[in-house]
Amino acid sequence: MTGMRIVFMGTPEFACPTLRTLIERGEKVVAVVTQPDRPKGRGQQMLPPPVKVLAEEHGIPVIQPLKVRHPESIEEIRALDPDLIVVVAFGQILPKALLDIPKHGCINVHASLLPRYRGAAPLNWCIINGESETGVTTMMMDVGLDTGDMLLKRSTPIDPDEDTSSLHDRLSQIGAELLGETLDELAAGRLVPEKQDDTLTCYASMLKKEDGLIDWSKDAATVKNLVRGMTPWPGAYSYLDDKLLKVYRVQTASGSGAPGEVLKAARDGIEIACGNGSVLIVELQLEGKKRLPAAEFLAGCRLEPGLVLGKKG
RNA sequence: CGCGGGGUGGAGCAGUCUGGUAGCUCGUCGGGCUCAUAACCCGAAGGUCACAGGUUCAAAUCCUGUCCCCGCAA
Repeated sequence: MTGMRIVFMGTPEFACPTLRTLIERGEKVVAVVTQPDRPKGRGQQMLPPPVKVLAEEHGIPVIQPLKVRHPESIEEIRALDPDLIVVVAFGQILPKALLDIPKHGCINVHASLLPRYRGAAPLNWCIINGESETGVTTMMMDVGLDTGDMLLKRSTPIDPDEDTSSLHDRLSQIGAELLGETLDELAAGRLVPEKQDDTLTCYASMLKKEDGLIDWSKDAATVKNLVRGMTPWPGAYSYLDDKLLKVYRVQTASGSGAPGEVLKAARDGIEIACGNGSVLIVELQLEGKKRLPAAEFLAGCRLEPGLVLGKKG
């Protein structure tokens, strides 16, 4: 424990392990800033962000500014007199006026090996691009988007078969541990900020729904990476007749045919031809139905070889 | 009242519009074939068709109400 007054800013599940670490270390978390409750799910019920729930469980005051850049929000945070602000997947850009408040600055936990994959969706894009390794970086925030000086870094291999779900869990855990180390180093005065090499950077933009549309003319490995990177959210998809068909898990195979053509529909999977090679769908979901293994899917929905996926109308 | 789909033997579905012996692909169990098998053949078990009320000679099916589930959506 460092004894510093810390304000934590974060929103989704990804940020929770880090907040939990701060709490378990006995840090003085004087407030948690998170996004406002938003209507979510079926019925559009207002639901609190995971970070808010965790904070309240520990009796930490929660602030939910609509726009953190508004002067009144900034003043509210200034009034807390923080020594340090820790930011993990908060979801809003912090203005300079806010970054300047804490004497030790703002430390961000980012889910990539900077300077690669700056931006909103590094996990997804790493997998989509077929990277074999990624990691977490802590950095001193500046006004740019993930451009601050790097502090500590830890890498982890990406299994060729894993999807975003397991990587998310792993990185959020690593992030929590790495922040702990970063605080220790900070307290010991051993941190050596390192500039990012801007020539090596690339951006991981926020995922759009359309990013998940499968282009069957791409090669099998590319299709597989897209499926892994888009799972479980927002999902890779194609079309069966006019219905949305989500694809959750595939293996590459070596069949050939017209892109999108069903080559085989058996209990071990539905084989679809790609531009180069083929892909065996082992888990999928038709619009309005639930996610099913291929065998169960086929029990209730006949799929004849020769049918072509991805054609609307 | 955000939009939509659905509750039918263990799983996934059809049947509902046009009421009239409950069906399909699997799974399970028994038997057969086979060097062998998740393959093939024969046979069997297993369902108050979510619940309640109503209409009818007759309701999975039509009407009303209730409960539950799921997808989209973030």
